[in-house]
Amino acid sequence: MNELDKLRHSCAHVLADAVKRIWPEAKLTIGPPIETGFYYDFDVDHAFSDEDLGKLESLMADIVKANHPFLARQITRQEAIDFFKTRNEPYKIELAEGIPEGEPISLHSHGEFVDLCRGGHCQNTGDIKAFKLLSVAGAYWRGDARNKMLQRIYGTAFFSKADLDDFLKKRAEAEKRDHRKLGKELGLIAFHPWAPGAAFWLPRGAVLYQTLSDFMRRLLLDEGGYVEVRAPLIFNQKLWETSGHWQHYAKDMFHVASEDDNFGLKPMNCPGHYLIFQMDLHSYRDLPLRLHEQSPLHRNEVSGALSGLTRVRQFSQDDAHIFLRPDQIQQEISELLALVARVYKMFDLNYSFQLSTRNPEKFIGEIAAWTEAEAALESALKANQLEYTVVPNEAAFYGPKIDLQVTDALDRKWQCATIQLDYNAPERFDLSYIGEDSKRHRPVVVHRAIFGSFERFIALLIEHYAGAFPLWLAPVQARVVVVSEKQETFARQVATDLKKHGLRVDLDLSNDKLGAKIRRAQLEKIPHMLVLGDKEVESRTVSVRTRDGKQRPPIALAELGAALASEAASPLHPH
RNA sequence: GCCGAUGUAGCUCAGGGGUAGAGCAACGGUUUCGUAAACCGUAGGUCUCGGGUUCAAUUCCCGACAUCGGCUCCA
Repeated sequence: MNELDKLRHSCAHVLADAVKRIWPEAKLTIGPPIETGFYYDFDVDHAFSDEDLGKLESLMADIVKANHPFLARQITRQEAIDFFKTRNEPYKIELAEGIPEGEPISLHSHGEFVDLCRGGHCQNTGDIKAFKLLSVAGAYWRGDARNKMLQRIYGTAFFSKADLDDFLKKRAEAEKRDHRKLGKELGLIAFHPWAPGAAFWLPRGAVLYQTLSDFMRRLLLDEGGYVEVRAPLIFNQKLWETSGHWQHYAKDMFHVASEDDNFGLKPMNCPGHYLIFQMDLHSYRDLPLRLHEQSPLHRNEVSGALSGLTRVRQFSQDDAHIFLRPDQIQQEISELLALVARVYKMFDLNYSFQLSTRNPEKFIGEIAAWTEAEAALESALKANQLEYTVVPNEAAFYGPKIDLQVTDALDRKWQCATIQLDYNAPERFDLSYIGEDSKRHRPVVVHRAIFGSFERFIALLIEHYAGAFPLWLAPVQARVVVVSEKQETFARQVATDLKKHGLRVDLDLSNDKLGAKIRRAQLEKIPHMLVLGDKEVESRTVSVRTRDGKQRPPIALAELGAALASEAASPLHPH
């Protein structure tokens, strides 16, 4: 345990102490440090409120001020069990009973408060200089939904007030960038109680969606060797039985009845693509076959899990399934990784790769094939000189995978791109190609997505750019702003001209002063404000003010369209 | 799904057992203005929905739905 974790864990003890002073009947459970601070779980009938957090904080401050030393005492398991029996702490007894005979058991105390724990504390409660309680939440005992729901108090602690303030400031900043808040303010997305977990893409949000969709389509179809398909959205139960979804995933699917048959709304594209592959005979010469599809998918996520655009019931992926020969794996993965890295660089995103390898407890197929596949994935990572970490045992049961994780400006991690090898599906669907020997062979399937779901990726972009999208993505790229009504005719000409250049332009002809119009455009985070006054009308020029507050020298209308169109070009085909 | 919180005008929010209030936005008018907020006026609400208690409920209680913070889940 590092020093910060010790501090935070100590702070959790102080919190537990404070809780026990106010609610002596509260039962103690566990209170570990976590990445952002610590928590402590209690079993108590009283429901903690935000006011309680304030009371607890001031009580904690007293305990800190008293500067009790943290003391450790080694005892036997039986002594621990007896001790917590006298204290009526059933969870602690259960924990003590779970510790194997002979292992060291220690009690840690400060002042009157005693807790069973492995240890890792600072010297005195007075060392806790800066702490704050953050929130209350429910949590199952031992993280198991079959167990009792406890009450968890989250908090954080730092070595200095400055560190704490910095943390709180970052949190406030994250709140300001929250895609749900910005999505509403900027008119990008909306939700309705009659479609929980499914976003409405409002006109400006739909531009984002469509622009990214087109971007990916051009990248894959024009350069990547993919073909696009559109499989049905609703399939007979028989397909889901074949794919295995019916057995493992039925409760997470939406079901549709028709006449006497059961249908399911597809939660993923793969089975449809397997059927497409089956429809034709495939030569080894025609592989890899790359099928791309952006159809909407539906997953019946439990209501409590839904959240903005990051956890939805309806979404689309930049999905593809690649059918290839085993000897093509390394080459294909290598090209795919290059593509992924190229895309993420275009969005200035920080990312890292993770290679998840076989879980010996949970896998199908031959160990030799797994070993070979894992080696192929790893050498593809190396060939692209990509930084990666190996995560043992985290592979899906059907094959190893590479995931890409984005770290945003606020140190939060987002799982995005994924590349998964699949040896199971070709078996289940009896997929085959005709080899050089004119016999049937099993292909390998690669599931891969680059953005992942458009919904989640757009949420990430909204927060990454804080709503100030780069020009090529901006829903409104330029707004024509007039100084007074007198410039209206010219303003319309400017807008029409720019639209001819494929730019997304709108006009502000409102009866406001220039400053107010600039302010409005600024709040809408529109990249370019095209200011027109008498001077501009006179000389047929446009004064451009950019979102960062800079003013460019006036440019002739005749040149403006081409100049802006070039600036607004997709990073795929920069001018 | 589970625990807790929240739901008041288009938005952000205040209020509170005697049928509601601000700012912004909208609308009308005045103003025609040079780079982040001109001025005056008007209109706008079944206080999420359904029950209950009460002489009276938007307010208290119960339930539903949605959202938020977590937990579980994410083959």
